[in-house]
Amino acid sequence: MSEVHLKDALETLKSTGVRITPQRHAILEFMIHSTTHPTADDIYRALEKTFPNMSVATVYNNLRVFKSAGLVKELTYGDSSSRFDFVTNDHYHVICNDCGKIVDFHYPGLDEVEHLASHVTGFQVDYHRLEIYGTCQQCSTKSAQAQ
Amino acid sequence: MSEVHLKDALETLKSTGVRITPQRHAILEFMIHSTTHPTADDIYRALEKTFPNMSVATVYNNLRVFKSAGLVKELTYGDSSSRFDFVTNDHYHVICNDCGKIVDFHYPGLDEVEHLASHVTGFQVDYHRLEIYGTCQQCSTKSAQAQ
DNA sequence: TACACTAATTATAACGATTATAATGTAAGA
DNA sequence: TCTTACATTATAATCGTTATAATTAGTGTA
Repeated sequence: MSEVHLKDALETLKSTGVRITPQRHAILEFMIHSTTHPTADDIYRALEKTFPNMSVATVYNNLRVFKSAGLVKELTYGDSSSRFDFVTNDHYHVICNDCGKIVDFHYPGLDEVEHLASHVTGFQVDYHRLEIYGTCQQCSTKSAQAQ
Repeated sequence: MSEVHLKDALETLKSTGVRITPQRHAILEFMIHSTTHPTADDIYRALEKTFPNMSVATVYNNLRVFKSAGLVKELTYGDSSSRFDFVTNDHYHVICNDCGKIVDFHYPGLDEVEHLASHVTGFQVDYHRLEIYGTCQQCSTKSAQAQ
């Protein structure tokens, strides 16, 4: 399955005239296999064994390339750095306020909200973004034990 | 109405043992009357006529104080700096991808989503966040004229 | 395969938002 | 009024991200 994603992603890039470099290949591969939602620095550090000379700028540059190709989404939460998410099918995120863990959560699209928003505000609505915040099981039990 | 908000806010602060300084008063007042969703720098620049010696740090410090008192919400979108929103009643935001304008949008709370998320992920869910993105009327007509 | 052209990478500096620090000022109760 | 703790100020530091310029390396073509 993730092999398919990688192939598809490479196809998409090729078709938009973007060169497939080893770094790009590795970044994509890492993001697809990653179950977390890594920051640019996470990616950089994960790949510095394989690419000792790779620059952070390369990571940022390519994340931007992937974003504009629609392969990757940028997630900006309260914390200092952005997180990046390989786009598979649409899903939302549930985020732990204690440890920052992000869990994917599937839910039928909220088309109704978009329609109403468009109607009320006069905007031409393109998409929406929804996140759910709380405490994950580990952190819940941990804080319960601490008492 | 906004007078009531200000009074309530000051009450809330007092009750948590936070001193009411002229700077805090002014920041709160500005945020309540502001229809936009200002950045820390917006606030700083708006008040530098009245408080020529005020430091940016004061703005940030107090926004943090207000946040922890539940008076203010921090909004982090893709762009570089956070925006701050005086909390009145719950609403969502519709954001223009062209000019960055933010319009408030009321919609009955999506309790169902929270419940489902809690059930599926095992999280103890506290709240959620929803934003709708698109193009506002002005920007739509502007780009239509440009063609 | 070799060449040439252009894009990608690297190293580094710059930038900008936010936070930390230390010194000074000030509100409020004894 | 005096004292104490909290706020503010000015400034430096931090950190994520972006810009720049030089070097390197894909890719289409001969």
